[in-house]
Amino acid sequence: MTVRRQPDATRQRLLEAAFAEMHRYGYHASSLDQILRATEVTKGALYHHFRNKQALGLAVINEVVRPWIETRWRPMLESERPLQAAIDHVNAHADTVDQNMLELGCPFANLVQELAGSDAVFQQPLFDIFFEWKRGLIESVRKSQTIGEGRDDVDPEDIAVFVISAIEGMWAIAKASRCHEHFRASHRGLVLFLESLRA
Amino acid sequence: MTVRRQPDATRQRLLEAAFAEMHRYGYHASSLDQILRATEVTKGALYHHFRNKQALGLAVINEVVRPWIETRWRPMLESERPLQAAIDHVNAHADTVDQNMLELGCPFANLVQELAGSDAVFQQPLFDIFFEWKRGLIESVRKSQTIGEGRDDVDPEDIAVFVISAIEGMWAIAKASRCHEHFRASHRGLVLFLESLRA
DNA sequence: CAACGTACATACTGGTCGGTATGTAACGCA
DNA sequence: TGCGTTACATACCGACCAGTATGTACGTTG
Repeated sequence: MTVRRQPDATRQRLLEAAFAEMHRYGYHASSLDQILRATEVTKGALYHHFRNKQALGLAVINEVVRPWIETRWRPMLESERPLQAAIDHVNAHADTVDQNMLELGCPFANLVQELAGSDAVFQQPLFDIFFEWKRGLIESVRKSQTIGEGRDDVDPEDIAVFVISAIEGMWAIAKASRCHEHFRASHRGLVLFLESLRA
Repeated sequence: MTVRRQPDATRQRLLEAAFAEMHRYGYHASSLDQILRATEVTKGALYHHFRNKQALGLAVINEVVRPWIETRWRPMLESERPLQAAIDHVNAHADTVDQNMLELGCPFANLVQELAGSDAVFQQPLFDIFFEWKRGLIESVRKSQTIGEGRDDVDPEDIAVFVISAIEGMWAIAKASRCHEHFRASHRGLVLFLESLRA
């Protein structure tokens, strides 16, 4: 029995399995035993890497969910014409999401719904993710206004917050209807809104 | 001990307590024992009125959540000028929601996030609520187009689905940030969108 | 090669969960 | 006034939960 010990890999496997479990069932309904079964890791190993279930949940939020969200708005901010980039991105986005993802919903939105209202420990990291996202969008809107791409009679913060609302809502509606067409319909609605922001 | 038996009142108390519990903690995290403690009803009484936890959850969805949602879109449909009614309603809406409600989030959205993806039994009733809502909004948009109030170069279904998305998203964002100002900001964004629909 | 900390593994605990079996008192109806 | 059904009440169950106590083997370091 020369089984290698790979602490980093073990931790990563736990993180990914925990993310999958939390994405599907939510935080509270996720079972550590089930995660251990899925990863073929033992309870001793899990509690070696994470102090408790809460710590595991926090690690999932900070190390998996946060980067996942950031990759979605970062490209827009870095574009030369943010508004056009946003429209293009939204136009393309609906088709990059598969049925499975659609039924599970947005990982961030799921966790917010479940945890932001009740569990104090999770509020801050979830709020941080939202706040970074908002900041990225505000900057994007400002930039598009500065270069004369977007109309400047609107408040960038209102736009940013509303766009995030719409995106999170799109996920929710897709989940409720389990139907890609509704997902696409709301994407078209969002594009309609973004078009109305052109200068 | 001449304790009266009031089956309807008991059932109603259980329903309302279950709704409150599910609104705050979600379905899975709701504890029947906690509901019994809150209502001072015994387990025998609960299981007399409801076959199991699932049946209680379904009753909450159909008899509490569904009417709650319907009261929100019904007035719009019945208005003479639906688009203007919608704008007025959204303008006023943000201030009619108190801090507590804001932190708990939209009961419908919460349940969708938790149950629509995983639990087959809850999918249909939740979808029905969404579908009725959508139908109400589509009719409203069509009406506003017919009377020349709204532009008619947009698809009523796209608008309806997007508006629902935006509303559900607004709740989610308010919950994430626990901040009324974000709630109001996204309301202003939604009004901006609705204004762009004027003929 | 010895020793020590890291990285696991196993077995178990107390508590809570939804659900059930069984009993009983209030009520409508004869 | 008796009888059956409705509306509860109480006690208990097995399953599962997060968490812990304890043990052990790997692997780096001196």
